[in-house]
Amino acid sequence: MKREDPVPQKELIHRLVRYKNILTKFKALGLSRVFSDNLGDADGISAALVRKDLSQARITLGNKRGGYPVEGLLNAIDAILGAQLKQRVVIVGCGKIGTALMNYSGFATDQVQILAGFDNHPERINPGAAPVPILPLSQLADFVKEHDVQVAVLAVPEEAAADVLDRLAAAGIRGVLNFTPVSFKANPILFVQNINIAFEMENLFYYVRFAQQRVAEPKNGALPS
Amino acid sequence: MKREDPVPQKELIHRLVRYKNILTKFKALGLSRVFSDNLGDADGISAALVRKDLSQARITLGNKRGGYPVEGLLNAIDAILGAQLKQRVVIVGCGKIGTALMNYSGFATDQVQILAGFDNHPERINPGAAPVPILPLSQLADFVKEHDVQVAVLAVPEEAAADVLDRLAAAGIRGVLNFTPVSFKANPILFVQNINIAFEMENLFYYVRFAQQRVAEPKNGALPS
DNA sequence: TAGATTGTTAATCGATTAACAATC
DNA sequence: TAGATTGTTAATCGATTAACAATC
Repeated sequence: MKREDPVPQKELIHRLVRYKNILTKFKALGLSRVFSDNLGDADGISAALVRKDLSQARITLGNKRGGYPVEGLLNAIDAILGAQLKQRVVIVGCGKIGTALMNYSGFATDQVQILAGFDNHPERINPGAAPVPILPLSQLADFVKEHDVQVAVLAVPEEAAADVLDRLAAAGIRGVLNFTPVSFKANPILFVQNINIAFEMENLFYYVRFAQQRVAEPKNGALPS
Repeated sequence: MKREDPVPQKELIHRLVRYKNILTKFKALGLSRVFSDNLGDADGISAALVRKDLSQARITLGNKRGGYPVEGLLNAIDAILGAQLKQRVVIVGCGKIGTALMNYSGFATDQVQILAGFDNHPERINPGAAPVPILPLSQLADFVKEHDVQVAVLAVPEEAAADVLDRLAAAGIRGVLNFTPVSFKANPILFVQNINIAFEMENLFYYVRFAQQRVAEPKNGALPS
């Protein structure tokens, strides 16, 4: 009955990734040492939590007077997260969202490499397309195995989502960025990160509405009756 | 020092929205009554939490034997969240992501209405474009006021993000769906929902990598040393 | 009635924060 | 040295779950 928590310390890993990003910026700025205070401020959390996280991650590079070495911290975090090689990704479903992601410059292109798109619509298939060929879904499993792809973007229509997710898992994919409206649970074999844009939009409307109600009737504490 | 929690009971509101979506499906299936058990199963949480949430929201429609009326629950949740009229949205930044969202069919078009896009690139401006005109950023404030727009999608390049967010707030926007790589904090005046696709992708890589480490070295408990 | 389910109170759990001894 | 900052332990906080009396 207890809610599944597929990967332990999820928030800790998230924060380590953020620390890494912050430290990279500090390093680019020429800083060589930081205090837990600086990291906490940069991330909007308390210095105590930063120290606690580092301690839990078995990173004890701090000097009781001089803080932490930026470079050393980066290396230590990399060692835990796993230094990242170029990441190979396939995009499954080449409609509006899939195509936009295919051309999205926000993926630092030196880190993320989109190898191919897959789709079932014959008119979308284009194996010669550059830089990203679009192949029929039937070739997915072979392609994934041949190129040792571990991560996929799922951007198919709602009704196909569950089927295609099964195929991804069967093909050996380990992580999925899921843009379909269907939420899937992660499990130890296949990690799923759900990004439900329509749902976020819906939530946003409710927040705006809700905030206005609260302003209109500012008895604090519980929900408006 | 404490992390800002701009809107109280954030998770509760999220779950109420999910309950609403689940109940809508139940209703479409012809169900007239549900138990907390059914709702919990459908959402992957415990029945106790469902009852607690309803109780906290001051919704006490349950019958000790026959569960809750689907219709009544939907109405009660709508009353709290605020029944939704057609929502007017503008999209600021009409690059890859912005354009994709402009044409995204995932927004139930009868609920969400994208009124206009805004951009600074002269070659993108097209006030006659259908169904969504693309206007210069200089017209944003007037447009927002004239059409009483409360929600905006932010999809400008990273370096423009902070400036444009300020302009949105100044124009009277109350909620922002932020697709830029810069995370902004929500505040009581402007609620921000950050959707950082590149960051989610990065996290995904780390999870996959991390999960593999755990399989390779399955001493449970702490992080690999 | 007997059985099942709610609404609520108390217990548990986990995550964050505060505090502080150790020490650079 | 005196002052400042870490690493860690204890306290706090909030959210979830368990339990159960009320009762349909």
